[in-house]
Amino acid sequence: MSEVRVLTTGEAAKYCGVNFRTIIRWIERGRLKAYKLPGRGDHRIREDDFVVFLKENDFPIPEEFEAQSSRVLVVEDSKEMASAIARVLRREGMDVAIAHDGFSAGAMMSSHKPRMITLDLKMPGLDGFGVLEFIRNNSEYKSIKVLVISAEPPAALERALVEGASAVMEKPFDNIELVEKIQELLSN
Amino acid sequence: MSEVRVLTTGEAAKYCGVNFRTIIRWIERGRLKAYKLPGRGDHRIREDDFVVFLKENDFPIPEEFEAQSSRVLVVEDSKEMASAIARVLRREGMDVAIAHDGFSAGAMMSSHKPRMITLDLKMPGLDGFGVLEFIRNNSEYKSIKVLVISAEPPAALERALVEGASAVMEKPFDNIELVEKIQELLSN
DNA sequence: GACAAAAATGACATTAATGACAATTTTATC
DNA sequence: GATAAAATTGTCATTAATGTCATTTTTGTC
Repeated sequence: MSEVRVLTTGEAAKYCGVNFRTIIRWIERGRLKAYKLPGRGDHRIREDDFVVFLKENDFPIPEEFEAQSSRVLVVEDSKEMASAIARVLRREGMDVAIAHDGFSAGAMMSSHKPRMITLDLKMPGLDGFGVLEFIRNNSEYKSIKVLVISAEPPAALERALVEGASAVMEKPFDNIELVEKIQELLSN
Repeated sequence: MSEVRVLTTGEAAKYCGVNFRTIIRWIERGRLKAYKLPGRGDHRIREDDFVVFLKENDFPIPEEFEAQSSRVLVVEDSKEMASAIARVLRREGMDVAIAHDGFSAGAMMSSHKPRMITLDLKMPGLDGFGVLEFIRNNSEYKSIKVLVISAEPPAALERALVEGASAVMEKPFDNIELVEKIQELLSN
């Protein structure tokens, strides 16, 4: 399921610091690409098109649009495991950052701006489900893919999927499997 | 979604006590950062950029922008304690956010952009000393004041001071004492 | 299905840009 | 210190974009 992020006129207006009426006029004049819903004719702006528009007009790009598709954040308590995952991902050309605790993981969400994170469900002092909840309820982050990697029993992995994980993987895992999952998640 | 507050030239002119024509000239000369709308070429000035400009030129900072510099993040496991602290701080006119776990605390460091944080040293799964280390080693955050609030023995508080806390306070604490410490930390 | 939140709409009021020029302030020179 | 030159800022009228308002309808959410 490829989810395309779109904006309403109201949202675009906030980002641009103008009235939504103005956004509509820009759309009508063809300066900003958008499409219409059949009902009332609501406008929807694809995130891609919006960013293009922002760049064309030298607008500041909001942080949440800056995420690069190759950026990954590895949230993992064990240094060995983290390095192992990072090695595989880097070999695939990804820009990898590692967080060994909840606080730095949270801080890196904005400093590294990952498009995807791999999440160890059970880190000492970090509730993986809490992280999932936080990400899914935060509009700035909710489009981030989350790959849960865990040694927990299957039931926990099931629950992770229900609570917002994009994919899950059991530990120990196969490197090839890891690469496949990553590729799949980032391709849509 | 990040709410981007922006000013028009007219608004900026009022704050600076000059004609809007002058604001435009400052923008044209590159003294004041701004971007242009595609329509009439209206200028929009991001609030952040405007405050930077005001500070650079020793303009008095209007109150509504001061709020920006009185943001506090309360990192505290117990909801009751967090609410109590937040209540006191809000009464002092601060803009308070609360984080109950390490991950959201880290995430809020960038979304709330606090000038100060109050930190519970011993939260389940959050190593307060680790947080101090992270903040002090991160150029983006190192100017943030950290008030450690803890029920730990004095030795731990001493250590917190050594490791970068701006001030410490024992639990239970006195509201008046809290206000005093906060005022002191924010005044320099 | 019901309710709240948000978008479209048209008419109208505000406000910003612009260029030219006047007034004021700063800087340089003697 | 006085004076001229240069730079900055304010004023004005015009044009066009943007904001506002109240209302209607759709969409999102539970």
